[in-house]
Amino acid sequence: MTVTKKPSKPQESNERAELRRSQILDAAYKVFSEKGYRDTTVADVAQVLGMGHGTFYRYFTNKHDIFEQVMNSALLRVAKVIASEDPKATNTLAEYRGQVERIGSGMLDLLDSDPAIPRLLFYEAMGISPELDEKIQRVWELSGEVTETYLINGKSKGFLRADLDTSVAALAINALIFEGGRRVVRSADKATAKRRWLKTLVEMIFGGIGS
Amino acid sequence: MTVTKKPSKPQESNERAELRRSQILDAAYKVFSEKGYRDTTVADVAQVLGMGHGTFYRYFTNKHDIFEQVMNSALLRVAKVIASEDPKATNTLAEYRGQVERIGSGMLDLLDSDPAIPRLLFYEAMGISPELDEKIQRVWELSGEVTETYLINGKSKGFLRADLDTSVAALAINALIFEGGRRVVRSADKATAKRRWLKTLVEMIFGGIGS
Amino acid sequence: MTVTKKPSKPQESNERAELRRSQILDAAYKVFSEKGYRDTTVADVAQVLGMGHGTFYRYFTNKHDIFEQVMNSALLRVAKVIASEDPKATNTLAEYRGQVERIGSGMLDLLDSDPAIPRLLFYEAMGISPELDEKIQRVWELSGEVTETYLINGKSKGFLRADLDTSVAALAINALIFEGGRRVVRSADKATAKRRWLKTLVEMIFGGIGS
Amino acid sequence: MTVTKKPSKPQESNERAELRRSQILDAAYKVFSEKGYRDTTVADVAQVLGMGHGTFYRYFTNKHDIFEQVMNSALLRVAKVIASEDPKATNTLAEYRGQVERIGSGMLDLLDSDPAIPRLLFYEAMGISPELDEKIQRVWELSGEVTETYLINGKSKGFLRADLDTSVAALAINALIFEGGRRVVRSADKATAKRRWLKTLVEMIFGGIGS
DNA sequence: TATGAATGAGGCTTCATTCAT
DNA sequence: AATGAATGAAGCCTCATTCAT
Repeated sequence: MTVTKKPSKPQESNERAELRRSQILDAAYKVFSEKGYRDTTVADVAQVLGMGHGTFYRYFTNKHDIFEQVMNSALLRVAKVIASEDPKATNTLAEYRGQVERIGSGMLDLLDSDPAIPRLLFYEAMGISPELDEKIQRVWELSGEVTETYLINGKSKGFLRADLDTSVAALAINALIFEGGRRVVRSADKATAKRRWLKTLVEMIFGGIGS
Repeated sequence: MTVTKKPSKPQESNERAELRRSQILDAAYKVFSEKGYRDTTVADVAQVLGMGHGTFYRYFTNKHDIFEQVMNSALLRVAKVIASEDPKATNTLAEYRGQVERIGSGMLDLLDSDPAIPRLLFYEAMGISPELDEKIQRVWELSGEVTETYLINGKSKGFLRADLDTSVAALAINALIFEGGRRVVRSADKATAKRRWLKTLVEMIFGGIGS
Repeated sequence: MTVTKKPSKPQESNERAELRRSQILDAAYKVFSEKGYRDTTVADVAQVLGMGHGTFYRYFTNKHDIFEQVMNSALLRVAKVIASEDPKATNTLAEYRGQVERIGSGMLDLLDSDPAIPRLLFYEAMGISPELDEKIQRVWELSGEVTETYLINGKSKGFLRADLDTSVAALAINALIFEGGRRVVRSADKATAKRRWLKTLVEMIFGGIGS
Repeated sequence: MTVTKKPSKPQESNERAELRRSQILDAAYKVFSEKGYRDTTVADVAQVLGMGHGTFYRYFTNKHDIFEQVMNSALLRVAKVIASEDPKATNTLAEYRGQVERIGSGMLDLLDSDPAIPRLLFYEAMGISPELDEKIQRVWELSGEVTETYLINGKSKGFLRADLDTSVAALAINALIFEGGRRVVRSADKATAKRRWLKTLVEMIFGGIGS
């Protein structure tokens, strides 16, 4: 029996599959962000792509599997911004202030382009599964440690207060940046909101609110 | 032994009912905090009290009803701390610093005694129902406005920077306090964590991190 | 130990109990009529009397028990009307016509004072339990047989058609009377409706609609 | 053997779905008729078809939805019989008598093939939902009006009594026909029962029972 | 490889009945 | 005798997952 079936090119097939997989991931990211894990149905995600919902299971093991991958991609984006500067490159307060401005700006831009990240990373992910909880937790800790590297560098070079509680201050700074992100996301005039938050944030970190 | 008069039937009944109701509310608060709204089943709450799940419905209309009441009680506690000081009573930076210390301390204590509040109020409540969303939103706005009152008072009396962006700064301060609460809650040595966060928080707000 | 408890008078107690029982029966009759068997809850019936719903079970075995008794009382009232005349007392068509008018009038009055009877007896009762189904069925058959007695009497005395299918005609006559009842019940002006139905009904039975 | 071209996928799918839908509708019709709305569970209907109860919800929104459709189909069948003759086509009593015989015969056949219709339409449907109540009510009124059209025609042409109360008589005639249907349905020998009822019914309407 | 029909576990809610007070 | 708090069986509905086509 002669088979006239077009021979599959594995290369091409893999590319196609990878593309599809990526499309599903994007759609899931979107839907999870809007409705949360529990309220998102596999059919919801499939419908965004006009795809049969059975097809979903050809690319992902189950709902939890794709959520974990969605979380991974969100975490990666945050990590990239935080790691975008060299913690040891600064020698003066002004230089560090510049760094904070750039990191803050980058983070605000990220959260603006991905308004779902706060919800997704801060709370949505928690309680889905112990593994996921722990992973998120680890990223936040890491994130704090990276910021702390900047502060330790500043302390050692003398342009930050010698009695600065670097680990706590690092978390506080991160919190300010994330809160800024959350607020900018929800604001009507995002450009203005971003400018105001960045200014206030930097002023507070570097000079406090006193006159 | 002092004999207290046996209370009359209906009185006693009401007290019993109120007690039961309160027990269910507490149990629900606990379970909602740990598992979130969607993951919490009415049976879960009932099981905590070792009671049949049908009993639940003698005290609350439905799952949404009790969640709303749980939220109300959480919101009330937060509001009490925020409103515990007089925004116009301060005339110097030092006095205001004292106020922030007391409010921060009160909030940290509250979040310590009620570790669930951040999760409950920040994200868990959202998306359950439009009414609830709006209520939470209103409380956050109000909360920001109260803090802003302190800042406006400081500006008008000259002990805060004239160019301070009061509305943004108010939200930033609130965010710092809440982040402190979240972190203190999770720390092993809460007393130390509280002291460190309070110090860092006040230093940052009033002096920045520079040397 | 001297017991000062008032000695119960069994007589009086029984009377009280019987009164209560009768009150519950009336309330149940009302509620069953309005909402049907499935939609009526024991608590509904108790509430009508401002009585604790647990008390219900002191007077009736269960919900089915009281429904059966409600049905019995309804059936009894119908039977009384049907049996209110003497089937053999008539010797002329005119006399029988008078009987039908009186029975019809009595039934219309009954259904007017008890608008629930049609619903209760015709359909509500069916499907609750096989025993009940059968009982209702038996009553309808009996009811037809009683009416048939009148017709047989008429046939034997020659004032009704010799070829009259008495058993079918009896059921048809009963159906007309009941339909009249149902319609009178729902009409706005019951007196007029009763008069019109009675007239039409008798005319049809005794003369047809032709000119 | 004639080979029929294999239908295209979506076509076939639609047919299959429509078939399934229709099967469920039939099963529901049957179960609703036997047990009534409240006593019928979705699982009951599913079990008749040996299918999982979840499958039901792929074809109908909910239990009320399918009941409404069941009612619609029943109402449609009744309406067809009633509208099967031309009310104005008759000029003599004999002709009208022929019409009544045909309509009565058609209705008896319908109720024989669909023994559930009386229960379904007269009582079962009422009290489920206000919309349904109103729909049923409207059909009965309409049904009476159609029958009345025949009577008015007869009066105007002089072959029916001038003092005939057409609206009441119309309802009475309908009631007779329906009662006949109910009885024929339950009889052992349906052919005979049908003949006897039809004869008695027509005799009564057109001549009364007198000799 | 893609599809979507089918499934049933699981969650919410009601209510008849029991029983301690 | 009266009460009503407590219970859990049972019904409606959703949706993650499977599988035949």
